Amino acid sequence: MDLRHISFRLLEVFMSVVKMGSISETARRLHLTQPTVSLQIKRLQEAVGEPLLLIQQQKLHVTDAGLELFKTCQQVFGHFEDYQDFLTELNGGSRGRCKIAMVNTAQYILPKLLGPYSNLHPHVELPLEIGNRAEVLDRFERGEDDIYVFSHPPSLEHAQAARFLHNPLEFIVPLNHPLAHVKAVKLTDLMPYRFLLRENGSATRMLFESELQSRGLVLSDSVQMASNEAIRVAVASGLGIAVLSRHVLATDDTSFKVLNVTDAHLASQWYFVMRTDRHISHAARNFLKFAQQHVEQYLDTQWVRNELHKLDLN
Amino acid sequence: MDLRHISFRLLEVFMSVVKMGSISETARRLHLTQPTVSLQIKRLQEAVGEPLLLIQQQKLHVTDAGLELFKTCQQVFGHFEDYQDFLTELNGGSRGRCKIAMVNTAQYILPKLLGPYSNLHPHVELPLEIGNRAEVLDRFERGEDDIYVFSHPPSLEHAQAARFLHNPLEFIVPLNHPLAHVKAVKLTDLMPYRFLLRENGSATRMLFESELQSRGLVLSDSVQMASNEAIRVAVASGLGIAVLSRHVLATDDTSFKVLNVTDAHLASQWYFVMRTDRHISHAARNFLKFAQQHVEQYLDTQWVRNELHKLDLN
DNA sequence: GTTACATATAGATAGTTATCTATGGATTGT
DNA sequence: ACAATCCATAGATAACTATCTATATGTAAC
Repeated sequence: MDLRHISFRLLEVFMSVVKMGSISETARRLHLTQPTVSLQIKRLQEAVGEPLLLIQQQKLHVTDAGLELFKTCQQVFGHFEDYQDFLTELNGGSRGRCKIAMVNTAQYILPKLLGPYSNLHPHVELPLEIGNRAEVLDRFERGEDDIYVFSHPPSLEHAQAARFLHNPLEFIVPLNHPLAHVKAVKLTDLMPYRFLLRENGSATRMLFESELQSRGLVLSDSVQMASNEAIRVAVASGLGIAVLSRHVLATDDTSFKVLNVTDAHLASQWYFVMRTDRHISHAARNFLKFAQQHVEQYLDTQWVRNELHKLDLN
Repeated sequence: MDLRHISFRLLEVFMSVVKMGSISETARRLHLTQPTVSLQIKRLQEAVGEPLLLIQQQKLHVTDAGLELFKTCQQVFGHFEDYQDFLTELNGGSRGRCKIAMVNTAQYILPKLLGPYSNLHPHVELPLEIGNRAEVLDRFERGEDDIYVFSHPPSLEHAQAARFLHNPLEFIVPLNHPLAHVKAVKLTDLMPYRFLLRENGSATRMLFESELQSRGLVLSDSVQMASNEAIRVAVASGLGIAVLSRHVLATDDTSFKVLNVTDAHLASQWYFVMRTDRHISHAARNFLKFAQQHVEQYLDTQWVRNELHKLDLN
């Protein structure tokens, strides 16, 4: 491998190609022409002395050497980003960036931590990615962000995770629902009604369905909806009933009724997850330290499960 | 900081200057002239947008920004050294992947080579694909694997092949079969009986049928079965007779009888095949070199036909 | 078989970089 | 003050790089 013939630009282009999985697509994104990108890759391969990408059936396939180089690049650019942060800090003001990817439901609680943190460090950029579990998992696999928020952490082979919040699920029904004024109901009582559910793979739905299955219950009718808001509004307007994270429900929202289901106490946990094989920005570590010290202060103490000390933040 | 105007060479020179504490000294060490080094440093400082070195009283003083950059460089070069190590292992064939696709029958003999090889190189991944001839041929056409094992190699326009093992076929009958205790039989004697055959396109069946056709013989009855095991078991339980690769038969298996057919010595050869128009992993080349040197050692010498030297493995 | 899309190759050009030689201006020690 | 060092600047050049346009080639899909 001849480093002298490798420029950062070359690596940047290479990384983009790996991420996009396409030379043409990369060309478009970087405002280059396709031959330019092809040539860059070719040159990089020559400099490395090893094939990095194979083209088969019009699909790019990243070789082992290519994948390893990609990881190396992530680390290297990470270090330069840190250095950049150092420089801006040197010029006054703590800065940096902390990229967080979270699953949909987390967007209701994470801001309670992000807000105070952002006030404390106004120059830290906090780009947030919000997606369903599959999307976030995908980003996690590629190591695109500094921190991930999951309720069911993925394989921890190259990552560490720590719990910080209990996530109880509640059953809600329209105000005029037959069960709305029943003091105590059982899970089976709910089965005859139409359930509004998130898409398959959402953590809430997974949890609910595994509970049903383990108890041999089957829903008589269910409708899939794309977001928690949609479900909340739909329940309020009488379209059906639903199970939602308590954190999604404003405590003073009276447009629906929360049931007291005595024989089902569903709950998951929120985890902060960070990769151990990727460079984590200084700002991100800093945010996690902040979280470790202040979760009790900014989140409802009743639900806090602060295990963030488990994370190695150095 | 503008990474695009920073090259690894620039950083290398910078690191040397910091280590030496002198521009002139660095110039001498790197076989450059002093102005060259001065200029490099100047350029780097411009790209970083921050002074890195101060000259005071004829002494170089490294600024904070400079020191931090130095640390960053150490990390970055460290990552590339790691990557270099990875590449070295990859090239030495002691790491990497060797994808092999083989036809069904080969699964009885190839492991005898793969086992010892895998012990020798535990970091090499060995994903195996086992399928019938059509499936393996399909993979071959698409170039999905590094090595293919065939008994009748396909068109060699974009591939090279070399024999390594003789594959004799045997006729087997149930223990209670009329022919079971006949000392010597002829092929025509077998025609009245029901034959259990692999699916159309299997190498064994192809070989057998072409032999029949060339001698104008026709089977009176045949049944198609999906696997060699199924056929073996079916023969043992008296369902019919069959022709199978000797390598499929355990020598100590007494649940059937092997016939002595005096006028038919059917045999095919096992070939390693590799495409010439596709990148073949170092690990794969390495495996073939290993095979070339050790087939006699790990396979029954009686059947070895080692022509692997024909392969161009560089 | 035609169209659409992806990648590869060739040839051209403007711009950048690495490097040199020659020279000038500091600082230090004698 | 002078020599010895050290670093900075200027000017020159060959080599290399990034990028383009135009075109060819190879799959996939209709």
